[in-house]
Amino acid sequence: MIQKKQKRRESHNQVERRRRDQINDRIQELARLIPEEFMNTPLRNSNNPSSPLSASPATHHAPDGSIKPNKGVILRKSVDYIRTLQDACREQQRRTKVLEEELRKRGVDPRMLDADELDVGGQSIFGTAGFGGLETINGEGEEDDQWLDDNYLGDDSPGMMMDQME
Amino acid sequence: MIQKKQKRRESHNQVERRRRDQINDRIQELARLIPEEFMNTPLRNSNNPSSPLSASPATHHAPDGSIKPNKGVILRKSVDYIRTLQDACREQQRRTKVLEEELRKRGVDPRMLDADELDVGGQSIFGTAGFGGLETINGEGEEDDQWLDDNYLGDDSPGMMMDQME
DNA sequence: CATAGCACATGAAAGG
DNA sequence: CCTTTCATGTGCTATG
Repeated sequence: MIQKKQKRRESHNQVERRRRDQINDRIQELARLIPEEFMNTPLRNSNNPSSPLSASPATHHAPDGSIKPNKGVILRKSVDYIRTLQDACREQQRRTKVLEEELRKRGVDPRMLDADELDVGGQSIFGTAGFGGLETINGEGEEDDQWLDDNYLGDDSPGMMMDQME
Repeated sequence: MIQKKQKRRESHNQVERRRRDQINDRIQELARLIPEEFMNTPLRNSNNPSSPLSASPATHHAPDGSIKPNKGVILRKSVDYIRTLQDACREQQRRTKVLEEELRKRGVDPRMLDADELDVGGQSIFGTAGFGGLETINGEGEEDDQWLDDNYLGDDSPGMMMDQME
């Protein structure tokens, strides 16, 4: 029965389609997540010196009038945005430490001014320590120091170069 | 001349391939950007109650032994990660304000403790105000207040629903 | 064997 | 016209 084969094909096609839709939906979601100011900004070009792609090579626009960035742009922007957020968090955190230290110098325990709540998604995301509150100072309190680097901020260190093979 | 058509096809194929590679490279970059702890974490499932996709339906592994998340996962994680970073930044920023206020109450001008530098990518990303340093306190200093919400954190507000049509 | 993920080639649509 | 982006279908490969 060659009809069996046919069915299989259709099934597969369907599955494929769903997979694609999933992916596309996520990309679209990323686009929604990125602030417009960021989207329409030349892009900070972190480590790639050869980027002829500056601002809007893809100034496409949707029927409703809004601009419609293509997948490549969305992805590029996503990468950039994450880097920016990571840097921002790092910096903010650094500054927080400075301020806390200053307060401590003046006899104030910064823990009194802890976050009420954040609801970063239920419990803490990384085990239990370290983030949403900063309130759970770990036992001896030594390395809550760089929760960001340890928990959120990926290592930009050289090393693995994952290729798209499998 | 049907040969013309042939050439066109090949050219087209080439172009397509480059496009795909670009996209895939970016996805891979996103993967690299996301901390492992985050990658191997069930995912916080922000607004989607019907997610049968929990942890690792895609426990694929690369030749070198490391786990190799598929595109869907990477993208999902990226979305989640951005949300988390945004929340973290917001929260950090809130706390910073509290600390600054506390210091101010004690007669310390927090501007003295400003960031040295951040190099968030050359100049500031959004015009000139507001971020990388926080150092350029705007004239009267009034609304550097929520740089995050205004500059980085996308509005989750209802409204535009971009479809993948063009 | 069934399922899932991926790369590729191809035709269609949009825009210069 | 030529270029770019996109969705689709299809076969290959790995994993259960």
